[in-house]
Amino acid sequence: MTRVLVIDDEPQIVRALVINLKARKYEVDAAHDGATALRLAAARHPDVVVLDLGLPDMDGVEVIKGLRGWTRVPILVLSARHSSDEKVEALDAGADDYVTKPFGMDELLARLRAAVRRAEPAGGEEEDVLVETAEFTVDLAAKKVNRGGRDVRLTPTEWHLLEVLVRNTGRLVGQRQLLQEVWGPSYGTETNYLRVYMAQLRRKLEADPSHPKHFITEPGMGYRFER
Amino acid sequence: MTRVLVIDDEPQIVRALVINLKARKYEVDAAHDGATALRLAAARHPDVVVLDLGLPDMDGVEVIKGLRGWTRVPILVLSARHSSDEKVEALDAGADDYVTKPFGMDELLARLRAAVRRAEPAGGEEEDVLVETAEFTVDLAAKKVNRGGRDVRLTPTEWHLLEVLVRNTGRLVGQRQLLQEVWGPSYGTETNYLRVYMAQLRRKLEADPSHPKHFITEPGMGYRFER
DNA sequence: GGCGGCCTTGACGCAACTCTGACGCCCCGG
DNA sequence: CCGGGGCGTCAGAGTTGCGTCAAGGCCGCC
Repeated sequence: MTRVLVIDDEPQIVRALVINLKARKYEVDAAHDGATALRLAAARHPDVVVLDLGLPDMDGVEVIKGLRGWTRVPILVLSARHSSDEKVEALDAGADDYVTKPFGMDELLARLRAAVRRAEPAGGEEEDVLVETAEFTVDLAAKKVNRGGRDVRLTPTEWHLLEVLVRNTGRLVGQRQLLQEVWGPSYGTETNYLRVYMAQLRRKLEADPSHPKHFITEPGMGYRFER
Repeated sequence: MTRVLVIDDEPQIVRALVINLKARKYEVDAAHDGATALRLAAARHPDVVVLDLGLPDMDGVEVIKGLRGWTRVPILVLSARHSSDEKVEALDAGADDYVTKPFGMDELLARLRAAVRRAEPAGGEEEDVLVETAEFTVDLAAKKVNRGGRDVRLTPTEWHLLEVLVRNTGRLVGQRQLLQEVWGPSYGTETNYLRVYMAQLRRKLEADPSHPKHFITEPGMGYRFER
């Protein structure tokens, strides 16, 4: 869940924000002065900060600098001042966005979403998914298989087949399903393909290919990958 | 140098932006319609995009989506519309910021700086900038390749290809992904480009180009850079 | 206007991969 | 005991993909 830190000294604004944010499943912390804000930020590590520049105890820009000293968390500034200088100062101090009051709640929430979105990790879906067995290691992200310290070369079909099986570790995958996922939807009965390529995989990955421990045949049904 | 792509069909606005940006040492490309914009973005790979929503040939939101299909480049939207719905739509389509016309040039530039700043690599200190192998060294920040004490000259395309591979060191990069990142989103099947340019890279960087140790071909799938 | 560098494109030989058929084995049921 | 279906193995044929070279076109620079 996304955590938001709201910093404002006007209770009605804080209330409006908190209600709207919670309704949209954000987790919300609130602070009414700069000192509390900096403490809360350090303690709670919010995913995004909404900061009103007009605080009782310190200048809003100082809060920005205080945060930027140690974090790149997105900061969305609220302010009653329309002056261009104020905006420039806040943005150059490290703010990510600047909204002038009165603001539309829809717009603020959209800007918040934008700020959170771009702070997300760069890789859309790449994470090093490692699957290990006693004999070998499969890296689904890098498309690599390592065995005894050496990379094993797999052909596209071999890799594809391995991937489907590994993604279903421990589960039985039917022959029809395997054929359709690897060779395409118009296949389904060519079980000889499976026999040939399973043999290749076993030869390349199993310690004893004729007595497989990981690539198990379920006669008449399909195959199963076990770690 | 930071490269900016300005997309607007009003000549006077484009002129004002171009003059101000160039005065501040930005490199500027300009497009006056959406189709040109998408083509230019693919060809020039700007560091930030300034986009006016009111274009003659297509909806601005479509331009945003077109860009977001393959790049996370910051997009700063300009618009004459103050409506909240428009802002929300643009931001949720993937825009990073939204400025209504008339706008203050100072503010726009500050927002531009903010957008560029947060797009910079996360690591405060330089880390992955230098990638070394036994034969050569790639400096991603300086865009330089050194081999045996001498700088190697690479053409723009060669460098781009190298950069994508090095940024994914150890990982397999699919041919479609390579083509789209280097040649633009409308490419995907021209694998002969890859063959030609991989050959160039190997000739310039590998000790034995016909038996590459670093630029590995994975037949039918893609290429992989190994240190 | 000529020149050089760079990008595109096509052709060709070769290696790798996929497909296919044949054969033998094992398990199970008749 | 015999027969059949499903599976594993092997090797050859056909196709695809890769590396290489060279020619042509485009653009910027001198």
